[in-house]
Amino acid sequence: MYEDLRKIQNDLSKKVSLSELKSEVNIVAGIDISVDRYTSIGYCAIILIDRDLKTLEEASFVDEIKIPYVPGFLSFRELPIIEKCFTTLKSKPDLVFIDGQGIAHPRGFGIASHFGITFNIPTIGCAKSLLVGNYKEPENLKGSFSPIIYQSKIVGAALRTKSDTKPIFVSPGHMITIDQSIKLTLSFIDKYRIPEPTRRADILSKKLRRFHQA
DNA sequence: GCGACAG
DNA sequence: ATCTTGTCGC
Repeated sequence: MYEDLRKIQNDLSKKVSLSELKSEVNIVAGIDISVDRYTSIGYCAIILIDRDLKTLEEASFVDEIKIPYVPGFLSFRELPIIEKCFTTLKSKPDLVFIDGQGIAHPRGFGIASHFGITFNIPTIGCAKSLLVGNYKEPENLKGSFSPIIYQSKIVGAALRTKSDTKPIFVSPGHMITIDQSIKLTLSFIDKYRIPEPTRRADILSKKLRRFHQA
């Protein structure tokens, strides 16, 4: 099944160019989840923002997380709650940032790719750490990046989004190239290491969890 | 067998 | 991912 989806994704990713995409990106989504380690209750948050980083809409969904985290199989754990949360949105985004990998994955199909295929939307995977591959440390300058190499292929980039800070790991999810992924990720960086869409989703998901615990 | 390992 | 104290820096 992975192979089928991967083929579809590869075909579709070639149909999008940067100039095309730029003009189409008006609403961007960020998705993140936090989980209560004792109750296994997951809190999914989705934030919609515009190009000026203004928040347009927020959505959330609470559900039990039944599947354990296994490296390489994050989708099985997190995609169900994400799907449920995503369908509650009033507006649909033109681009989605996901906490995790896109094609920088053992089977070239991380959660960002999986989500993109599911909803037929361009996605970018922005992970805080590496799953597979190797990279050389990028220059200590905001905007610097170096390729992530996996099985002799470039599958993404270690991107310095802030100086004196560890890079993040950007890889295409769906209908987007590596080059576009890097540029678009940088365009949604504010003052922090993590791009605003997923950063705000992260804050909201943790807020929800704390609220439910209290 | 050993180490590595998104969240 | 989550827990968790102090600490450094804007």
